[in-house]
Amino acid sequence: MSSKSVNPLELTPAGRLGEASLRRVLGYQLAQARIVTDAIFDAEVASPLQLRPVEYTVLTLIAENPGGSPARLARALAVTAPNITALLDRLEARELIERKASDNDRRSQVLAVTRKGAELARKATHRIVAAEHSALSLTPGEQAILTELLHKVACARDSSR
Amino acid sequence: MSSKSVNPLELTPAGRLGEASLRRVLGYQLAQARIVTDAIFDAEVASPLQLRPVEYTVLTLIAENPGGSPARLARALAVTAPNITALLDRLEARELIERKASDNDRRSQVLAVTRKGAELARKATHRIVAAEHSALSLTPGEQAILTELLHKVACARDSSR
DNA sequence: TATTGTTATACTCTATAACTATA
DNA sequence: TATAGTTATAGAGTATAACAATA
Repeated sequence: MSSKSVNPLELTPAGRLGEASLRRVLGYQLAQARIVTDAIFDAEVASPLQLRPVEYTVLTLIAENPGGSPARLARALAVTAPNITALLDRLEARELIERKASDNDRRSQVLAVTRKGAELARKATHRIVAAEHSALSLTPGEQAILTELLHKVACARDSSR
Repeated sequence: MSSKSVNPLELTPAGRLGEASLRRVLGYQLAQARIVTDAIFDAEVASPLQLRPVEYTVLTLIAENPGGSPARLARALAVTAPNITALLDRLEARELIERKASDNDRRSQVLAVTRKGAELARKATHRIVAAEHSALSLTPGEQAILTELLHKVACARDSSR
């Protein structure tokens, strides 16, 4: 209907709206990309495995870092401590993780996944990776570059502290 | 303290946790990157200009697409219609946008920014782009590649509908 | 029947404040 | 004093359901 000719590279993926200035805003680009990955996560993990995004991330980080503490998780994810507590409560109630008292520091907790938790994390990762691969149609090279650039962005957090 | 040698490329930017399997999950990489862009947005726009992320995006999309409707905004942002209504209420109350009845379709509304709204959107974009540029230290080439790859990811939304 | 926009409502996510125990 | 973890609470973000007006 619109008679105005617009560069098709500057339209929103849905709704066909011009977004020229927003294309220069990385935060916006990330939000648009996450619409897609959120949908994938929801279809592949959230509903079938009953794991929410943060729960999946926390479970996987614990699986890869046995002996870690809630405080370190909070820093890694930029989430406040009270949220971590509630999150761990849920995972522990489902017997996906275990909290032990630390030997060195009696304030601190030592986290580990149960066998059930490790299995669930592995299954979830497998499903997400497979689904992202088939839905996104990025070449392995593009995937690698994207991961590297996003990590570089994420690391800007260090210098601003 | 840790005696185990870990590939430093596979650690979370903060908290120093191993994240090898999560590195393969694009949704996680996006979330980590957004911690940084969210902080930039908060410092540069949210507090000083009193504009929340979605408000900024909506305002800018309206500025670039005069004559658009709330329904198209909802599709572009994957946000439900009731949220768009509340969002537009706030922006209209601050006299940043105007809602007019459509001539063709009397159910529909025609959106446009006010002069004040256009100015605010321009100022916000300028501040974000400048801050992202200085904080992220990506080369122009990296910026371009990142934008292109994220857009490609965002466009996967089309094919899954 | 389907779509546009609205109201009312509820749920999730995440934050702050205040507290206890330990370092 | 500072840190680890908890509890209670509040706010922002976004969803569904039900509705009115129009196509």
